[in-house]
Amino acid sequence: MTKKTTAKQRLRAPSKRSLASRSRILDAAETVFARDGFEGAKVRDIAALAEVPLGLVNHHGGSKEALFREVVERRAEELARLRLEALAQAKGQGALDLTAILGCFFRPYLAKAAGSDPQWLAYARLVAMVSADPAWADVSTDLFDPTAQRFMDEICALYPKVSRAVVAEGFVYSVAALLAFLTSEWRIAALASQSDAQGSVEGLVAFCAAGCAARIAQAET
Amino acid sequence: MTKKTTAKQRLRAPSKRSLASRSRILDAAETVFARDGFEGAKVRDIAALAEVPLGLVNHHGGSKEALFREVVERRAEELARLRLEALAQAKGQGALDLTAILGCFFRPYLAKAAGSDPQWLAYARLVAMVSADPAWADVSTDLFDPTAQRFMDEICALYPKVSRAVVAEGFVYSVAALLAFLTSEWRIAALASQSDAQGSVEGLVAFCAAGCAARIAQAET
DNA sequence: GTCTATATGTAGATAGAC
DNA sequence: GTCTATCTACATATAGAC
Repeated sequence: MTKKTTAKQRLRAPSKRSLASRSRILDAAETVFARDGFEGAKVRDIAALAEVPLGLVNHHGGSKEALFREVVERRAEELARLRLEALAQAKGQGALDLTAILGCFFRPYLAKAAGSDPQWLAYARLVAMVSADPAWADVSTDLFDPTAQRFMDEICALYPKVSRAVVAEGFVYSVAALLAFLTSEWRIAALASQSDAQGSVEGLVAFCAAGCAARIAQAET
Repeated sequence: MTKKTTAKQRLRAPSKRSLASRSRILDAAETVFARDGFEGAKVRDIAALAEVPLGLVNHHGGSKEALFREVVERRAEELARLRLEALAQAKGQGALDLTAILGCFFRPYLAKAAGSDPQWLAYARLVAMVSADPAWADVSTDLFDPTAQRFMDEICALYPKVSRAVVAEGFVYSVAALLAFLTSEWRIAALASQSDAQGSVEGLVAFCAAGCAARIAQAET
């Protein structure tokens, strides 16, 4: 041995081909997990979609659960950063009201989902799964709660007299509406009896801001 | 043969023991499906919880999918009836506003979930699963949409100038909040940093009514 | 109706050649 | 890193005795 290495240190950088495989596996996993759920997804389907042999999925992603966590983590950091940047920028331009705060939370996600990368829409379903299932509570705690707490701080500062529980209630309802917006277009269209029905960002923000305001006003009396 | 029978007619009434087994199987299926999801649930776990042999589950419930549908259907009819009754009764007492309409939709469910039968809480998770997953769209269409349409009719009558799509949007967000209320108490508590945090029915209704009103007002301008 | 034993398929994971 | 072949486990569903 010419060189000492610690256990976890990589001996050399991954090759270009390796990185491409890895990226394709993560993209495929995201799509399949979003479509079929964690239990319903099959590692074989992920391998087929990524066009890599079955063995490579485990080689790169580890166990199915580790792969799922990796997929969720991948975009969570970028999302949190975009949200906090939007908040910081809005604060620099003057005092914030409820609509502005929720807008900073919603818009970065919606911009990504509506933008060029269609994988962000699949990701919305993953977030909905994680948020709804107590089995993934640790993922929520690690990846999503810190940002949520930061936004709730802003709302609490606006309404110093209401308890944090009331703000949390409104915030959870708002996130539920956001996820419904992203994942339930088919349902809105079915109920509206027309195929072109689609919610608007402004409509979503209006709904949530007014809802939160009403819930807070109720608590203040 | 002393008597002609059609193919689907039962030759004799099920025994008491059979009915008890069947009921225990449906209850157990409801609990396990709610806890683990459709794919994650194992027929073996359902049999174990119901304390019946594995074979009986298929005997009574048919395939796993048929069992799931049966479990969802079981309470859907009662729920729809309670909701429509509440609406009819409220209409008898004078003109309805948005808060009253949503109240008639929410309260029957919440009363059941908060009442004596703890299975209704598990059922809420099933409804959330069905509502969120396009794979179960036919179940939504058959069991839930007719009632939803009826309530949307009332809202549309209140605001004749707004499109049905806008009402559908607000309604879907409201149902998302209702399901969050029923299934995400753990999440609200986590964000509020206190264990006793729990939403109130009045808070939920206030949130949704104000949200819908704001969304509709936005569309009217 | 009830229960045991089993048929059949398929899942996740890995060993080992290249 | 890549890929094939396979191991092991466990899933659903059913056949058939009682």
